[in-house]
Amino acid sequence: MRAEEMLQTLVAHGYRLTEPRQALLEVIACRPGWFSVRELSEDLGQKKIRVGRATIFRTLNLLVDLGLLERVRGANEVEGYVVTGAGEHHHHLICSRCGRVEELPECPVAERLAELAAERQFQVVSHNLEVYGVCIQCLRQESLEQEK
Amino acid sequence: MRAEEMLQTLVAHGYRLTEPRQALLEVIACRPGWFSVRELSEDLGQKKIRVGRATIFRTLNLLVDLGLLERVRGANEVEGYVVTGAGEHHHHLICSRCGRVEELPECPVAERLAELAAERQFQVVSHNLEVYGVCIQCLRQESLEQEK
DNA sequence: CCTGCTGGTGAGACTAAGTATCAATTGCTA
DNA sequence: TAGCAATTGATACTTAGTCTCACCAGCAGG
Ligand SMILES: [Mn+2]
Ligand SMILES: [Mn+2]
Ligand SMILES: [Zn+2]
Ligand SMILES: [Zn+2]
Repeated sequence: MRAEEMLQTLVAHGYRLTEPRQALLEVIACRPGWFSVRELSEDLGQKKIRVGRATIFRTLNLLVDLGLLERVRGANEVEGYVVTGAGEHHHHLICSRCGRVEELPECPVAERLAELAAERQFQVVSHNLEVYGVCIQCLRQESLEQEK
Repeated sequence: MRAEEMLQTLVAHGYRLTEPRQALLEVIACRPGWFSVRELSEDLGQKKIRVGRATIFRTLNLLVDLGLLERVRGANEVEGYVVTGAGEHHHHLICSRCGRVEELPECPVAERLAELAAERQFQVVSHNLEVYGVCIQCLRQESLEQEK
């Protein structure tokens, strides 16, 4: 999703189009997948953009609330974010090598979980699932390097 | 799992039976389910037991390594721990009301996930799943209160 | 039982995420 | 263009977690 579209969503929800928000969205949109707040800050530093800590977190929370971002724990157990496409319930394949994120077309839990929970009379409200591994691009690159 | 048994495991692995470790295990064993480091510290304060911050984290890490504890994110997005029974791959039903934790008898993801990942040529290495909701005890209590 | 070696401890400094406060600023609207 | 509310950023605070290093205490062997 491009920075432009995210800005439009902000406006559509009555939020102001401020300087820091534009800068942040610009940087976020460049990220190929999962990113931590630290990486975001580094990107900002690189581009010599100054945005206050508080504003970074405020904006991230805002974007999460609007469904433009999702909070996702990376492979390394570090907290981070991911640009989301759909607002609906879904899960991610997260590449531990490059951080790329793929969305699963369906929830692989739902069915079996409902049965298991029912057996134990547990009322499920929500769940989160994150899948870690290696994406096809990284796999290919790896095999190329091994051929050398 | 009782404090006694955990101590035995420590000893069996060549770790010393120190004062702080005993105190910590005592307090951990009392917890009915999920707990945060904060809660643990509060419990210690209550019982007027002094254990250094570093030692708390060291011990928690140790217990995680030995498979006696698991790191689990609570319903409120707060990081925490859970006393585990089995060392094998499994998941939890976490009660958002009381923090109690139930272990699922099987992984509700494995099968369907393997198929979905294969389709996209993503090599799955691991996944984590946590389920939040309301346990049977809390449901009962709730309905009792509503009758009043 | 004593003693030494070594594993373990705790104070304290440090990194980092995230929240709260509040005065100063800026986007927008009329 | 003026004014007001939304937004910002400096700053202080909370909590998780790591690291260092001088000191301490379990425990094995004499
Ligand atoms: Mn997504
Ligand atoms: Mn468990
Ligand atoms: Zn990859
Ligand atoms: Zn409960």
